[in-house]
Amino acid sequence: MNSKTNFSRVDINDFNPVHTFTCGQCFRWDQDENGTWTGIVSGSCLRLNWKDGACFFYDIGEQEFNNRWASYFDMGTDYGAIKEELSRKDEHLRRAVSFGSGIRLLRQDLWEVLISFLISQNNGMARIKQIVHSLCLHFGKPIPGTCDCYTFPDFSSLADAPLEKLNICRGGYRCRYISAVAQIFKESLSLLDELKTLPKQKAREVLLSLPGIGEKVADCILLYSGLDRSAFPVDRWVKRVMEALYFHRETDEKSIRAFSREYFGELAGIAQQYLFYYARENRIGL
DNA sequence: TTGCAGGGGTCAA
DNA sequence: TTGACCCCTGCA
Repeated sequence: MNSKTNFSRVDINDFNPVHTFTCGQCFRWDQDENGTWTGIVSGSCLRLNWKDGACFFYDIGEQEFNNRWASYFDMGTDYGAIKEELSRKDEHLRRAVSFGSGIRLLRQDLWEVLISFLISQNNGMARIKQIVHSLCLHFGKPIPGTCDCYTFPDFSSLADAPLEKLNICRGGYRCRYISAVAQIFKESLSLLDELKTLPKQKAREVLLSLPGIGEKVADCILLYSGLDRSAFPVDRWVKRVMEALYFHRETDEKSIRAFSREYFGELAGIAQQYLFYYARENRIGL
């Protein structure tokens, strides 16, 4: 293990770790009492501090960041321009964008996102994080050089686990879905890569054919893995905020999704994230 | 302390 | 369209 600690400043525009890591898109980033953020990403443990708008990574140089982590932080996307464009749409969105101005949509591992959002159904953030953590602890592999960091379990580890053992993560009925989905991916090893190359609509159909994955979870998987940034997941919070700000009446999820894809266009998914964070933090629509 | 409602939904009837 | 599903948290 490398005992020395190096800090490297990395400039990430339009980024605030509080906004990005707590806006509900990821479940494996935590802040300790000193303000340091630790995240487990693609089998590595990342640590960073954020002070006065500057980002300092532990043990990662700028070059390594550019080579290995730039894609994860979606560095190829100009969030400044996106925020400007969305803010011009209407006053509601301008407020939401301003409120969550440090949100960047991470490009996360497809398998991890798939299982994590399968777990998210009918669940709250705190419990989702708990279940994901437990799943990694019991079925992932320890990451060398760290005390208690574990990889996200691969599909074989989850497929091979008896259901009663899987239940150790306290996922309830979702464990049946995890097991069934893991077995499907274990039996069809190329399916995960195929999903990445299929047209967006087709990828969505494949996801919807999997047990435990409905419209909302499928859209989350597409959006947060980076496969489709125009996906617009409609959960309870998004339904509430859209009804309160745009429809002014009760509206079904399908209509909200159709309106949003039309109104926000290719930026629908990013708009959704600003709106979701804005709604949840300010309890809009309750 | 206890009971109940609701939670970033999905599925089967 | 509706209720069951696991289990946990927040609240009265």
